[in-house]
Amino acid sequence: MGRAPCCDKANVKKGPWSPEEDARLKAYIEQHGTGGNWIALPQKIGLKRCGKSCRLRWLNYLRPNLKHGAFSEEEENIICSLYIAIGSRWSIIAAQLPGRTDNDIKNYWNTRLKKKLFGRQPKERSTGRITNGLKEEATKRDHKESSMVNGAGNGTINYNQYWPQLPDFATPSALHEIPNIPQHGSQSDLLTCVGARFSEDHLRSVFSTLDNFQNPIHIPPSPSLKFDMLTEPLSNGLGSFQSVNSMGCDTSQLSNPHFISTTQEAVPNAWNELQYFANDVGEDEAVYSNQQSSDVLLEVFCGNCSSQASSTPESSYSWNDMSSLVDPSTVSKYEPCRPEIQKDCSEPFRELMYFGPQ
DNA sequence: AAGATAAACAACCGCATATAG
DNA sequence: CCTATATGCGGTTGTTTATCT
Repeated sequence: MGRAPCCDKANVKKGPWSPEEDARLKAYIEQHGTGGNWIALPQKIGLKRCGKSCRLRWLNYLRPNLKHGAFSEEEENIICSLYIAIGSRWSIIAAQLPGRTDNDIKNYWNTRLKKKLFGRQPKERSTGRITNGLKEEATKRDHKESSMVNGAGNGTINYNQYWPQLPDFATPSALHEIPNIPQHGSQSDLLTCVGARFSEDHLRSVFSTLDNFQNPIHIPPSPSLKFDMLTEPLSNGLGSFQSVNSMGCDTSQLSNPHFISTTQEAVPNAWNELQYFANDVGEDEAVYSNQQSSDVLLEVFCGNCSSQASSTPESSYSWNDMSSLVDPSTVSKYEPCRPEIQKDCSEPFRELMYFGPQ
C-alpha cells in the first residue's frame, strides 16, 4: 500500500495560476496567515488547488519582499561560493539571499550560472575545443552572451569572467594579508579548502555576507552524500579536507553550533558535475574553456596534489597548511594521502586543463 | 514571416524529515 | 516508541518566450 495522496488529484487544478487565484490566496494569507495547515487552506478559500501548490505559489511568487529579475554580481558570487561549498542545497543558499527563493536560485544556477562557471559549450553548437571555422562562430556567440550578461561587450572573450578572478598573489600568506578577513581557521581557508579561489574583492563580498548571515550557518551533513560514494582514490586523496569551522572560530570547538561540514558535499557534487559534462559531451571532448574551473576541480578532488598540475602551484594548500583547521580525529581516518593516489586522481583533470581557449 | 531550437521560468512530483497524537 | 500526516526540499518536467535559420 502506497502513501496516501496529499489531495484529491482528480479535483485539483494544475498548471499556471490565474491572477484571480493569486489574488485570492494572497488576500487570505495576508489576512489570516496560513493557519499552519496548507492542506486545508485551498478548501477554506475555495481554490481547487493542492495545498502544496498553494504553498509553493505563496513562497515562490506571492509572498512580500520577494525579489524578481536579474541577479546581481554579488548574488552570483554568493551562489557560486556556497554551491561549491555545500552543493545543491538550495534552501540554505536561498536563506542567505534575502528576497530570493530556492526555486529561483536553482533555476538560475541550472540555466545560467552552471554554464558560465564551467565555461561549457553545448556539444552540437561548439565542441569547446575550438578550431578554425568554429572558432569565429564561437567567438561571436560568447561575445554576445558576454554582452547580454554584462551589458557591454568589448569584443574579446573573457573565459574567466564568470569565475571570480584569482588574486595575483593567491598564497595563503597573501590571503592572510587581506584586511577584515578572519585569519587563522578562517572562512577564506574554508572556501579555499573546498576548492574555491577568489579575488580579494570577492572574498570581501562573500565574507561580509557570511558574517551577516541571518541564520547561523549550521549545515548538517547530507545523509545521502557520504565519502564511501566516492571512489577510493578520490576519498583518500581528499581525506585531508574534512571539516572546518565556518565562523573563524577555533576548530577544536566541534560542539559549536556553527560547525560546518562541507567537503563531504562538495566533492561528490563536483564529481557529479564533471561526470555530467563528460557524459554529455563525450569524454574526449570534455573541455573546460575556463582553466580556473579545472583548477577548482583539481583542488576539490585532489587537494594538495593539484599543486603539481596547477599553473599557480603556490595557490594550493598542503595538508600542513590546513591541519589547524580540521578535526584531527576525523582526518586521521583518511591520512595519509598516498602519493600514487594523488597522482592517479589528478591525471584525468590535469589533461582537461590543456584544452582551454586557443 | 514562419518554423525550429534554445533558454528561462513556473510548477509538479516524490522522497525525506519533522511532528503531533 | 510508533504511526500517520504535514511540510520542506531538490529534481524534473512542462510551458512560454526569445533567438536563430
